[in-house]
Amino acid sequence: MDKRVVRTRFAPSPTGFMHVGNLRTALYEYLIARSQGGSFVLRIEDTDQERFVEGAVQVIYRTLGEVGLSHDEGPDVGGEYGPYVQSERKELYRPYAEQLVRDGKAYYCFCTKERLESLHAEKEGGGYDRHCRDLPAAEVQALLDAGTPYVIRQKMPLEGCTTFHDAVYGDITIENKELEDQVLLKSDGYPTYNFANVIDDHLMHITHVVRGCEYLTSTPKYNLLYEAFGWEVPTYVHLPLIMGKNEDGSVSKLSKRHGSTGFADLVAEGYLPETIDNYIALLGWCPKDNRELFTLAELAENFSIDGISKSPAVFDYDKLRWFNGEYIRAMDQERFLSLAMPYFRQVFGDKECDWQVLASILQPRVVQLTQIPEMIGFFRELPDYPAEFFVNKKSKATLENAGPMLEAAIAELGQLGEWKLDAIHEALIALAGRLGVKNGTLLWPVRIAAAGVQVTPGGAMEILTILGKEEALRRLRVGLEKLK
RNA sequence: GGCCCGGUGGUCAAGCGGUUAAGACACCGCCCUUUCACGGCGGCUUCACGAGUUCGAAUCUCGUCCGGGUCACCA
Repeated sequence: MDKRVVRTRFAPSPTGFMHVGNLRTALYEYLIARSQGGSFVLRIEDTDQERFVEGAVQVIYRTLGEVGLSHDEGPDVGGEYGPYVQSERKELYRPYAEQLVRDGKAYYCFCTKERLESLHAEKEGGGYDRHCRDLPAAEVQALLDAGTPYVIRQKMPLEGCTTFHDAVYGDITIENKELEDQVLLKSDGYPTYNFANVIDDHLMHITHVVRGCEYLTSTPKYNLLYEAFGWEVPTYVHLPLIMGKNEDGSVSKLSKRHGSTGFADLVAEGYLPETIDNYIALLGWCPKDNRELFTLAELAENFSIDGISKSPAVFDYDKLRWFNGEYIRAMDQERFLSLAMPYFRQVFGDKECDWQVLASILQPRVVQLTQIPEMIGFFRELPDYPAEFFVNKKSKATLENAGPMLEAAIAELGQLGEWKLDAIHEALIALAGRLGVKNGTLLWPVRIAAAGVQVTPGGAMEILTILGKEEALRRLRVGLEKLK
């Protein structure tokens, strides 16, 4: 049993884009730490100077904040094992690489980029040919003295196998001859991702290395590094990939061509952060009781590594939409109103109306906030519609009776003093009773005339309320005209 | 192509040698109803294939097939 305090880390590189796959990795790292009373560390991996993106680190902070993944240590909050930005740790890696060279487990490589490229061109997928692996010491020293640019490469065993254990995939064995003499330290002095990862994870006392399983085949290289330093190997937790469905029906690793795959994109499409948390938690993990609705705190209580699945999962927008609808319906109306208001304004402009009623008809129906303008467009302007809309079999509404119904409604509503939902409701129900028709027979034509579309969020009374007396009556008269 | 991983309905999935193989999304139908949505009820589709082990296999083993990942001075 592992008695160490659990420490996980999220180590994104600042690209300015938070892919849901990365976010899901962050979430699992957070959950593994939280579920075991451990710490969650944020480390920025910016060793690729060519890929530097302005403001990208802010995107990471903002996203983690929005989804509620609070970190215990990181560049912004500090911690015992800083700095937490790799570029600020640059000088720290070289001694480790040089130690490996001294121990005969790594070597200087002076091969030029051009030579490596031609190597690639020649033999398909061959990899580095270990040209500098056994350079005589004197020659190495001479090249070094001459200031020749170099990288430091890890010396892989030429034969045998390396086996490592993964918490979700079990034991995995890979033949050492498959392993390339990977670069540890680049010619610009920066460590490669793989190298910096091992050094930092060790220095930061990370106990669980959680990452997508695209790293599965490179894990032996990590292991060899830990062994070379005599360090304790962390628990590896490789996560099944998130897949996207292609046009032709096939699937592949979720990427931009599959639609919105960035956290920010999803939010812009009207998905709630808690929806995203909940949904991606279930992409590759399942609790014993198969529960589906979880707050972040509940996830932290229930998460366990043995519930992580081995097989890849297809990102399903339909299911995401369902979750979003659940969350929208579950929130209090006040919050819904504040989330919906910007969309209301797109349609209503500066006009006011009974926002409470509008919110009340939308909240049970909206699945994505972005649907709102389209759903309520008819409020802004009465669409032109054919008289046939007044016909509905189930409501017993016909071209013949719709006119009289509208006339009765106009008369009734016209003398209504207070234009409130309750009053309108009461008046129309009473009217239907007096007319001796079922509610639908009266309300169908009223709703059609008020909205000008056949399908509406909410019913006739709500729509009339929102329109306001003057506009409501005007629309009913327009409807009446169509029936003459 | 080499190596690695995976394969339960259209999708997410439970299952861990004996189950009528759960549940959710989607889809279809019915009910509720003031249209739609919500809700309720019902339906549709699944253990990739072939051997083997076993009294008994979705569960264990092997092979085949299919899918994916990976083979950078990127992370």
